[in-house]
Amino acid sequence: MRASTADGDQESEQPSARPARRRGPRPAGSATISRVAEAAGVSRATVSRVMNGSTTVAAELAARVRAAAAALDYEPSVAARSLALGRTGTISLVVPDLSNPLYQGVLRGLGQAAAETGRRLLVAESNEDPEEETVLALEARRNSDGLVLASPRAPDERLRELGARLSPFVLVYREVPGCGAPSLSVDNAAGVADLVAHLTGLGHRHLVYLAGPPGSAANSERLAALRAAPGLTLTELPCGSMFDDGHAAAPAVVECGASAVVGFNDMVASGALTGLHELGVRVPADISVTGFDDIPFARYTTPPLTTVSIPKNELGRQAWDRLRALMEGEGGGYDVRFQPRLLVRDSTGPRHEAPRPREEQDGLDQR
Amino acid sequence: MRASTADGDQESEQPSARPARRRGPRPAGSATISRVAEAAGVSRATVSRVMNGSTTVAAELAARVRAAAAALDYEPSVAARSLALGRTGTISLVVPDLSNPLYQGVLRGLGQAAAETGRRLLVAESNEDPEEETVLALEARRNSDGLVLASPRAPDERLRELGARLSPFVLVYREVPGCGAPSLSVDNAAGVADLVAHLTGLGHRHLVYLAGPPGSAANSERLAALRAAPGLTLTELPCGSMFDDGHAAAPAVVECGASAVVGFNDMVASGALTGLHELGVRVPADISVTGFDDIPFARYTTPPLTTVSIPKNELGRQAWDRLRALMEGEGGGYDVRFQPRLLVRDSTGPRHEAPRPREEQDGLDQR
DNA sequence: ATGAAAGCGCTAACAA
DNA sequence: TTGTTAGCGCTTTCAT
Repeated sequence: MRASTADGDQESEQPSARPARRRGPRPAGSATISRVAEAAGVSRATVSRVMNGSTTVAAELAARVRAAAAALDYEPSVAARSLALGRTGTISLVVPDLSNPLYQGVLRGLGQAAAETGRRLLVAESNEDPEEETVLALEARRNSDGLVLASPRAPDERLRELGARLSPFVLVYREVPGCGAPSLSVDNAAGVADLVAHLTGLGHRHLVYLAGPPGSAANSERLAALRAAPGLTLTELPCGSMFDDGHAAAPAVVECGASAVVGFNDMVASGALTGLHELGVRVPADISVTGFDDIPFARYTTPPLTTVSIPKNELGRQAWDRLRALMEGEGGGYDVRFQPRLLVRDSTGPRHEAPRPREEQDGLDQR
Repeated sequence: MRASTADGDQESEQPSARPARRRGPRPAGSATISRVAEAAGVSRATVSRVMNGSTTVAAELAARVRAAAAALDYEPSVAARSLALGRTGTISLVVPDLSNPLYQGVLRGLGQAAAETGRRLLVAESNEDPEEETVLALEARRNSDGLVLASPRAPDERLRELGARLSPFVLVYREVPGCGAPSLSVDNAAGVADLVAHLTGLGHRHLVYLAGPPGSAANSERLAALRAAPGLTLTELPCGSMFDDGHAAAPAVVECGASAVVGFNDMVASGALTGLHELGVRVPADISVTGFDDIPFARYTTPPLTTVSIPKNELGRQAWDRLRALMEGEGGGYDVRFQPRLLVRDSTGPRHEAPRPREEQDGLDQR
C-alpha cells in the first residue's frame, strides 16, 4: 500500500521511482562525524578538533582524519553545529521593498561585508507593510544571530517594545532612540543644504519642491531643511515618490515660476525632467532640476541629474560592522548619521535672466 | 573565575561590563520546551504536539501548554528543530551580481513565493566569479533545503559534476542538460524574432546589432537568431553590456547606415539612445532603437524604449514551485523556456525614406 | 490521548 | 594530545 500522505498519484507500481524521502537531517546518505571518526580510528572529539582547525592534534592523526573525511565526502551538519554552538553563522536583513535602489544598496553592502567573514545572509521583504515588517523581523531574528532592519514606517513605540527580542540589531535609514539598537542614517538636512548652496550659487532664488509621500520621514526632513533655508522663495508641490508623479507635476512646475526644482528623490526628478522636456522647457537652460539619493539611473537621464548621493552600500557595510560588534559583546551602540555628497551633473545651471516666456516677472527674486 | 574560553582580554575586573557571552543556543535566557513542559505540568512531547498543531491533544492540556508558552515567551529553537527534522525551512539563491535587474527580479519573485509558504531565503552573490559561484552554491546548499542558481558562466562540466551535491536545485537563465536540475530560461531566439518582425514590419531592412559580452550565452543566442533572420542586412558591432558601451557605439551606429539598432540589452540600448541624441540623430524619426530585458529604467528613457520583456519575477516564482516539487520528491525535472514578450514603445518607428543626411544611399535595401 | 526514551550531529568540559 | 561524557532543544516512535 502506498504511503497515505498527500502525495498526488503517479504511476502506481514503481516503488523506486521517487527519491525516497528520508527522515534524518543529512542531505543524502552523507557522512556524519561519527562515521568519519570510526573510519579514521579516532574519537569524534578529535574529528571535531581537526575540522575546526584546532592545533592541538598530532599531525599524523589530523592527516588520517582529513583523509577519512575526504573519502566519505564528509560535510559537517550546519544544523547540528548551530545547536551545539548556539549560533547560526547567519544574519538577516529585512526591508520594505527590494525593488527600491536604497535597499538594494544596503543589501549588497551588507551581503558582501558579511560574506567576507563567512556569514550568510537571510533577506526578507515586507512589501511596505509596517506590521509585516515587525513580524518578519522577529521571524528573521530567530533564524539568525543578528538583524539589520530597515523599517521606515513602523511606529517608534512598536520598535521600542520589540527592541529586546530583536537584539542584537541595527537600524538603517532611521533613528529610534531608546529601542536598543544603534542606527545608521542619512543627514537629509545637510544634503538639502548642499543642494541649496549649489542652487543659490547659480543665482536661483525661487525653488519648487516636489514633495515625497507625506508619511515619509525622509520627506519631512528634506522639506524642513528647505523651509529653513534663508533668503529663498519656496513653492511646495505635493507629488510622490515615483517617476510618474514627477512627470505629472511638470506643468505645475513651470506654472509656479520657480527657476529650479528640487525633487524629493531621483525618480521624481527624472519624471519632472521628462515632463519638462515634453513641455519644451529646456533643462538646465530654462530651469534647473535636482534629485536626491543618486540611484544608478540618475547618471543616465538626459541631462544627467544633479543629485545628492547617499552611501547606500556603505550603509550596508557599516551595518555589518556594527552588528558584528554587537554580537561579540562589544559596545558600538551609538548612532551615526552619514553626510551625503552633492553630485553636480548637467541638470543644473545658472539661472537665466528671462527664464521662460512668462508674463509675471514678479518681484519675488531678490538681487 | 571567568570562563577560560578564547575571550580576548578586556579590562580585568569588571565581570558585568559586557553582556556575558553565553554558550547555549538560546537567545537570551529564553525558555526551552522543557521549561514549558514543566510549567504546564506535561511532558515535552505534549508541548511539541501542541506547538505543531497536532489535534490529538486534549483541549484542556493544550490550553495549559499554550498559556505556559505565552507566559514564558517561549519560541521553539530553529536550530534544534532543524536538527531533529532534517530540514531548515530555508532555501537559497546564488547570483553573479545583485545590481543586475535580471537577478533582482528573480530575487523578488523567489523571495515572495517562498515567503508565502513560510520559507526563508538565503542570498549570496558571486561578483561574477564563476568559480566563486560554485563554491557559494555548495555552501548555500548546505545551509538550506534547496537552491536556485543563476550561474551564467560556470562551465557545464563543473555544474554536472556538482549536480548531485547541489540537488535539489534549479537553474535559472540557463540550461545544462544532464546536471540533474530543471532549468528555467528565456527563449532569446523567439524574442529576437519578435523584434525583427516588428522592425521589418516598419520597413527596416538594415539592422545593426550592438553585441553583448562575447562570453554571454544570451548574447550568442540573440546574435544567432539575428543572423538567421532572412532578408536582412545585419551589421554587427562589438559593444558590451553597459550604458557606456552603448553610448560609445553611437557614432559607429550612424556610420554603418542601418535604419534600426538592436541593442544586446536595455542598458546598451539606452546608452545608444543618449549617444544618438547627442549626435543630433532623432529617434525614432531618423533611426529606431530596441533593447532587451525590459529593465525598470527602460520605460523612462527618452523616448521610452521598445524592448523585449522577460518575466524576471515570474522566473523566480516558478523557480520556487519547481524547487518545492523537487524537495517534496515530486517530479518536475523538465526544463521550460519562457517566451518573452515584445513591448512596443516609442523608440521604434517606420523607416524614413531618407533616414539621415548621408551620401551613400546604397543598394542594400530591397523593396 | 499522553509520556518515556532514544536519537538528530556536533561541541566542549573534564579526565586521562 | 586524546578520549569520555554530557549536553544543545526538539521530534518521534513505542508503550501505556
